[in-house]
Amino acid sequence: MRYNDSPPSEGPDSPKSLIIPRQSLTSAVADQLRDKIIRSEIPEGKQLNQGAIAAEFQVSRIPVREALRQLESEGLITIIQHRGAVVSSLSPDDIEELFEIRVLLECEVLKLSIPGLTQSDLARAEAILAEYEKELLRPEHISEWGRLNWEFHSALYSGTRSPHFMSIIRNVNNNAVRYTGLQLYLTREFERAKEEHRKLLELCQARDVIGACYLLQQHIKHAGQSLKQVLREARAGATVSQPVRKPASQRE
Amino acid sequence: MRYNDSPPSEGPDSPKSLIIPRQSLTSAVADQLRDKIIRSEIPEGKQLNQGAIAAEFQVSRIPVREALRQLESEGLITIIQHRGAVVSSLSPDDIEELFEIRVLLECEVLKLSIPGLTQSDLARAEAILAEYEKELLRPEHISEWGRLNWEFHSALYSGTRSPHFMSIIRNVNNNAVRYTGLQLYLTREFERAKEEHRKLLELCQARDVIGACYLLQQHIKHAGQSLKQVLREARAGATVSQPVRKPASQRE
DNA sequence: GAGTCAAACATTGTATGCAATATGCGATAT
DNA sequence: ATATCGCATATTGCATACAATGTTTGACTC
Repeated sequence: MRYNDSPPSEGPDSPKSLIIPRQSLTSAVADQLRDKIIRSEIPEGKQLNQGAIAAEFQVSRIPVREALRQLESEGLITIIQHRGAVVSSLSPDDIEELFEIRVLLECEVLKLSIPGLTQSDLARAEAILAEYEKELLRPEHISEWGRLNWEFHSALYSGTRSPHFMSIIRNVNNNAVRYTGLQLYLTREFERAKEEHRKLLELCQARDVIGACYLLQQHIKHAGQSLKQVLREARAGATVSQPVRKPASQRE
Repeated sequence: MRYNDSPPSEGPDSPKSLIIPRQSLTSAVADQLRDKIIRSEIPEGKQLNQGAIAAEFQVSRIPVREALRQLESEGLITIIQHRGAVVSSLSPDDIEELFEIRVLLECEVLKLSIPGLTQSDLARAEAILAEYEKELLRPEHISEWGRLNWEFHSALYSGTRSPHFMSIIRNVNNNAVRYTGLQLYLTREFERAKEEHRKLLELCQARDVIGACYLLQQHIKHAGQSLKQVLREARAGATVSQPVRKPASQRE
């Protein structure tokens, strides 16, 4: 099979140049995999087989390999010579560090952002928050919690034009979101999360930079500490994650 | 030719397992290219031809392409579909933003690091500083200035074990070092740079966290501001960079 | 001479094939 | 039974080949 042999169905006189896929297979594969990892559809520790991924997306292994390199740079997976790639799993210490970085970066960006937030930015944040609160009622949608949490936070940062800042923050969050949903799931602190987010939004609407930054700091710090604690317990209990060692025959 | 057909010459009874190259071609190529970009051996804006790079390193284009993806994730190059990769060039605004990020991250890490700095860490920092001061006398070694500056800074951060923090800081610096040498070169602020570094080292030796962090903040801020200014002038003057448009025949 | 078009050329994107390495498993020895 | 060796298998690493796209050049028109 040659690529591009089934372009998205296209009428005889539709403007061809606008429809042809503008994304390389590499980018498409990277985006798909990243999304799956972030949503925990592919769990931490999971081995990523190039051939299997290639087959799944109906491409050769070349774009898959390039995508894996990219994800490795982003910290989402680890590649070992001749052994393949594994979805990174973060230790409690890693979590703590990532959340400290979040505090530092996101408080600064929020400070820069608030004066520049438009009404439409705030409205969007509110809409996301509403959806977030709705989804919190559905434990089966846990994989959405992390994403919506990030969407809300990043909406509050849209008042600034700091592409490098945002790029770093996005990447740190990509490495952390898998765990934010987990934290809520394990601690059941739904009310606290909702309240903090609501209050944060209100402070932004009131353009209270000091107050908003302080709350954001507390909010992220608490999530980090709580998550660290919960993770330690969960892994010590060895309830779900970290089965000591599966016999080879049962490994995926 | 098959790869690995000329392993580094190896005596009959040398410990083989320690000598066999443990790095993939992709990583090797990425490291080489990154180094060349950081040292401005490959200048900003330069087009990177996959075939030429492959030929230079005597490998196929596959590992080159994977290396380029990685460098793109790191922000050092930009890849455009079907047009290839170009070494990123930073606008004055980009520079300003990167240096603000540096202030934020590096001051925090320095704070965490100082209590943990060992005598050997400090000695190493001092040695690097000595070399740095020596190299400053040789304008033909300008490409080393940025590297030594970073080596010095990072030596002061070795008291902390924050891998994620350091990884981000290293990456931000990788994107900025090309310009720090330039700043010195254009402003001739050699004495100021030397003095600030000396003083910074002394404050670290004295474990003066507050003082050191404050100086570091001023130090990075000044470099950023000065660089932004100098870059604006240089590019407005169009003396060296930004030739409006080379005729096709002269492009490399 | 300036502009347009198409064909030659250059470069990038992807698939396929083979080499290198790692893993699993059974046979043999202890 | 346990450990070790060696072969079969699976998987990764890389090179080569070809397809798709972008760029240049030069003939042709006006």
